[in-house]
Amino acid sequence: MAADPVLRSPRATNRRQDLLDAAARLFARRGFHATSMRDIARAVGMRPGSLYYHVASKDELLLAVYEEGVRRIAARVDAATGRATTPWARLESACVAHAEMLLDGGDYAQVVIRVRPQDCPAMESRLVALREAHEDRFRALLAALDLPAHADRQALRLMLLGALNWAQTWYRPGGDPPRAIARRFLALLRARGEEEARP
Amino acid sequence: MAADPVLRSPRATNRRQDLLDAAARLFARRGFHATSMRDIARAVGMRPGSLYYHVASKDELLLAVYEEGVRRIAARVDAATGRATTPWARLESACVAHAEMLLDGGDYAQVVIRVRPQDCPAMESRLVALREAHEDRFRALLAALDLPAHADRQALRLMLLGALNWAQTWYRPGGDPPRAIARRFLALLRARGEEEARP
Amino acid sequence: MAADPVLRSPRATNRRQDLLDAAARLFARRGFHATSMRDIARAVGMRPGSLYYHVASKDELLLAVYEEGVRRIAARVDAATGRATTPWARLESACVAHAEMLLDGGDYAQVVIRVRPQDCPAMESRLVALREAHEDRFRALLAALDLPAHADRQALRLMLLGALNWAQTWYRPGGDPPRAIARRFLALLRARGEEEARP
Amino acid sequence: MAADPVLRSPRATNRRQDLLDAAARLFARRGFHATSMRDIARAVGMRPGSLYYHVASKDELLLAVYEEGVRRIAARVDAATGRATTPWARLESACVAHAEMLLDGGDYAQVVIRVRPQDCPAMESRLVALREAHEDRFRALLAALDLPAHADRQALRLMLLGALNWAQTWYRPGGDPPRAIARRFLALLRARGEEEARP
DNA sequence: AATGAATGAGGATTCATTCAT
DNA sequence: TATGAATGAATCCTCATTCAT
Repeated sequence: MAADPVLRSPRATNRRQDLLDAAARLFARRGFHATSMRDIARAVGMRPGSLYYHVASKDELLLAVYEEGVRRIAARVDAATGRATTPWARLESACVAHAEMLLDGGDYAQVVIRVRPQDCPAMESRLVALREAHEDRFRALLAALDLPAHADRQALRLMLLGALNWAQTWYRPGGDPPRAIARRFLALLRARGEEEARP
Repeated sequence: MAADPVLRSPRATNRRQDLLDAAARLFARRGFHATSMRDIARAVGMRPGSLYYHVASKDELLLAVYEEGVRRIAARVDAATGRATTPWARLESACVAHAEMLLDGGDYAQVVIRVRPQDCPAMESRLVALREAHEDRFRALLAALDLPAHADRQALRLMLLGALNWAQTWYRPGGDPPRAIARRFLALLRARGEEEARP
Repeated sequence: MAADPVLRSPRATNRRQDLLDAAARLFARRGFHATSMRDIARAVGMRPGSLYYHVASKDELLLAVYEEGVRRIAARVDAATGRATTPWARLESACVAHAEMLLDGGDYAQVVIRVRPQDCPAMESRLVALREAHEDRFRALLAALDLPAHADRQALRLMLLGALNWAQTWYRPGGDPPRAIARRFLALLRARGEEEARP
Repeated sequence: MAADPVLRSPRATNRRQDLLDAAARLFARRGFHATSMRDIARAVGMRPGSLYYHVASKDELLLAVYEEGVRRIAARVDAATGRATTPWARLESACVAHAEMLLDGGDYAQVVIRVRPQDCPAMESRLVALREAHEDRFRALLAALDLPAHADRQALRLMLLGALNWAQTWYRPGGDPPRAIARRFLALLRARGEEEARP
């Protein structure tokens, strides 16, 4: 029974994982403030007090979900950019991956966009840092673009990511798939970029 | 100013307004759930129970703020579009007005973007209707644009408004002014639109 | 306008009367605790604070309604007994009048039965006294009955009035009319009484 | 008694019971509306919020008390009728049991008579059903009586139970015991019943 | 690894009432 | 006569959290 400590631990790990899953699901759907620890406990079939065996606080739970969310988006974005060859193709792949994650890619990723760092003052700086870390990828991708010197890469990034992130507000599964949305948004910007890039 | 006691409204009139102002301020800064009636009461120097003389409920308070917010944005946008002549100029004016309102144009306007209708289930449909009423203005402005038949006006609108709305997330006063942001965003899209519009 | 003080006062009197009427209605339907001063104010189209111009407190309001209720029941009962000739006929008339009042005879009368003196500790003794004053009539009517010496008049009274008062619990307009109920109840007791009264 | 620590349930088990007991006591003495959750909490030595670990709401608390009350009255009535042999004896036993319970048989039973279903709109239908279930016993007992065809069993029941229930209003311990009251009331009705039953 | 029980602070809201006007 | 505005206490209930077991 209590034999192999290697085999026994997964169970423990899974409980915390269940918990993060449930929290991610609820944070993504209702937001941080509208989700109570009771809700989360109910979702995993635990008593509210039991959560604290696995998790230090609601804030820490959000942080953990956020971290996992950023990790997952980043993984997908990195994988996607890795497969592409030209800078523009890499940017497009990244946008598609980003859109897919935040619109349809699971609760963790959605939390990163849905929950504002200020919703949790105690964790604000860390959540901001996590968001930033993700955006840095896009900074890099845009830097790699062969644009004219005067091109405003920051505006490009803010517009692109802003439009995509805001899509969480109006996106409903069943309509255009996230990848189509991402491509269309990028196409709207790209014309000018390319045109200016090689006259 | 404080001259005529007859003309000076009995201060009474202002109390509900004070209340809406405080609510708008807090909803805009912290969000709906993170703002308590106590907070609002404290902000206007009342006891919590006294709020209910002026307002039926927290939900109704949000609705009132939302309505006023939409009214104010709409007024500015309408005024701005009225002064412009060409369709593109009108769209630009509208974007500038929209951006100025939601980034720097007072708490009411900011609430409309900051607070999600789903944050208040009891009022959700009405809040959605208010948002929609505002977006219809942009639908009309885009419809008036002389674009090629195949142009995706919906994508244009979603990208433009999404990027602007999301700016609430990163905008800090002191940097580029809202009008500059709006113009830059529109410019990024406009090239392609115009280019396709007259080849 | 402010001419005849005799003609002017009715208006004032009426307002207090309106207030008592509304209070009686609500106390009768919902009970004392379930009726708020706001409810009463709304029912008469006043602002809550305005009630206190006419009435000292909710407790005093109940007392006033109770007094009027007892007055009205008593008037009807007295009128009814006055018309009857034999002791048994008088008792029957009284029971019918009592039943008609408390089941269908207006809100004031119903309050006397519906609201318990203990519901309003501050007025308890006075409300009890009012109830007692009414019951004294029945004590007298039963005393007048030509019953054998050993007959338990108190039990008779408690049973008769108890059954009638409790009828408020199950009576619904449209079924047997109150007078029928009263007569039937009395008939169930009378057989024995008469039989013992003259062998 | 307080011997075996293993058999002594961990006190935990009793807490909900303590709570129901306190609620029953207060509901019986003051009524539903006049009893606050604070009152109940104070009575069991808890903070108000702690009640909600054991109980979902004040309404649910009333329902639970009501259910237990009906259960207790029913048990006593059933036991009593079981020991009697003739229909009239059974009815008498039932009346005695009913009277003993609602006048002196503990708070639970008293709540069933004291608190009106309409006092708690959310539970009204369920409370009514519980009351009805109890009254059905009396319907059955009266149906078993050997009365003439034209006898009004419903009136008999309403009068008997009404008079007994109303006794809660005037009964004070120390006077005639409940069983005497019940017997006297029944005797007042019985003469006629028997007389008509066998001429 | 989890639970049963509780807590204290706070959630929105309602209450009877007061009082200057 | 009445009201507009407010108050303080109380309403039911939920919150994140603690802790002995």
